Amino acid sequence: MSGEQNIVDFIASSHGNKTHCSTCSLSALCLPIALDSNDLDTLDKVIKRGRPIQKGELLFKQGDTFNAVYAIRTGSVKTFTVAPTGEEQITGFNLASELVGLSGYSQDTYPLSAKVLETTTVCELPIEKLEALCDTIPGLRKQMMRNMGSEIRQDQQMMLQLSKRSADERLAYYLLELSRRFERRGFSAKTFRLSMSRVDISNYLGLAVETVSRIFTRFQKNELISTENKEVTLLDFNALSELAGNPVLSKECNAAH
Amino acid sequence: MSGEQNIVDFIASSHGNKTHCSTCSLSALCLPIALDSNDLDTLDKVIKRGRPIQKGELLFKQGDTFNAVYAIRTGSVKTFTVAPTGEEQITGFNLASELVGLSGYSQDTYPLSAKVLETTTVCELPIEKLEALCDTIPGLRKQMMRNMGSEIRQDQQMMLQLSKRSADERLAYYLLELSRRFERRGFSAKTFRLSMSRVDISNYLGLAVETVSRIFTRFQKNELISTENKEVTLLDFNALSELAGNPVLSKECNAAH
DNA sequence: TGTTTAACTTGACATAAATCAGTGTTTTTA
DNA sequence: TAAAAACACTGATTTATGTCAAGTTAAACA
Repeated sequence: MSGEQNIVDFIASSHGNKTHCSTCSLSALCLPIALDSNDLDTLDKVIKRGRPIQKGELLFKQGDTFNAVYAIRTGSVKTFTVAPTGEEQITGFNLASELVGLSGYSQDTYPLSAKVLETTTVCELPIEKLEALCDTIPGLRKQMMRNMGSEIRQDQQMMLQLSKRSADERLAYYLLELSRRFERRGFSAKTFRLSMSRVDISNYLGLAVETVSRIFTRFQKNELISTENKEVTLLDFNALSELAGNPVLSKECNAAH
Repeated sequence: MSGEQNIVDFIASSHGNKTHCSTCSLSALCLPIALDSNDLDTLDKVIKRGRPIQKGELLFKQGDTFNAVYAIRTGSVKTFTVAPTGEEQITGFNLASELVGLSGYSQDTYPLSAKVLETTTVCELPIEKLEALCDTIPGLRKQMMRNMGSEIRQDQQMMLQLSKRSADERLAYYLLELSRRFERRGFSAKTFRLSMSRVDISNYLGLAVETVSRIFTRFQKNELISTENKEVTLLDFNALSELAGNPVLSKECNAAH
């Protein structure tokens, strides 16, 4: 209980009361560009910072006019599309420092909705102003395109998972992917909290909830992970990596013959 | 035989011997921006036009340094990622007027390979020069981002297909999607040639070839389509649309009660 | 133009994961 | 803090699609 420092506390503590881009510890992640302090000030003026958003609230809704991109400061978000038939497909989860809503660029409306999974704070970047800035600060444009490129790459990785991998492999991939992202943000790669429900995970991975639940149980039995409610600890990275399709290079695999 | 005018002939005929952006009938599609003729000339100078690329050749390979984006003038391309385990996943097919390679923006290397499905001609847009232009021509930057946004949206649609739809539904979706894209280019929405093999289709849709083959046969038996080798004709758009998850609105569905 | 090779189709069978049905456990909220 | 609601787990059964094994047709090539 005492050693428990969650994401929200940690990041919040690195912001002063008056948050600015120049003092924000996330700037290095969400827009890691070599902006000088002038540019940072310009960017700063454009950002709207709102009060915390409560679990279950929407950042934007599929079909809304595209008017902003959001940088997550603390918390997490799920994005999902709703088909005309009503089925929902979760297209991704976003953690602190990530950008949400970039796919709005395709048209004038968001092609998906974004719902907050826990109390979350965001920086709202109105596109009109962001657009203008992109034409002023060349590094910003490139960084935005990098972000979009990454999203394309990620989605395409997911296509591979969904079409080629077994249920076990998908869950292993999912856990490792989250681990990697937490680590990059300075949190434990080993133990983290899943802010999304099993239903969300199963939806994202294209599986039935029951399947996901069974695999969680089996992974624990085989000592690949341990869980305590939403808290997961990865116990056997090698086994998980191998499952996830990243062959662990053992001695035998090295030489050419 | 006489009325047979294929894509290549048609588009080629709209280009003079000396191809320029300003005379290219595709400019309206691949970069539909309100560029004035000065801007078009500037863009024109940046484009490298190569000799036709033969079936099976690569435009670029996963891991190659990202140095250009390609606009397809005639022909078609498949893009695919190779997992560390060796599995291939086709992430998309690209037809004339579409842009290939945008996901290279995520890093400094392409995260996927692009292979030509038939004799194909492309415009090569070296990124360094394109970058510079983006900072000069504001509309160009926006158009590029629109293109990337569309790719994200498309990939996310595909995630829904792969994780929620049955084999039948996926193939129906696939055929209608192609039909839509051909139509937008001024070709028949009803009859078109599949430049990709059944193996490619099955890989893309996350199915076994045998399954795809069986569904082609069944769709023909049920008179949804007819085929003659690679040539497909869509006979029953309504039935296909319904299968693909776009409910055909019949009279009953209209009023609120 | 014939011959080889690759692409496609079909049938029989196996299986991973979905569905159905029910129990237990957290979280929410009244 | 009790009741309700949402979420998580487990077992039995079904099913859609994959795999294996031929056979057929169409393309490539020499």
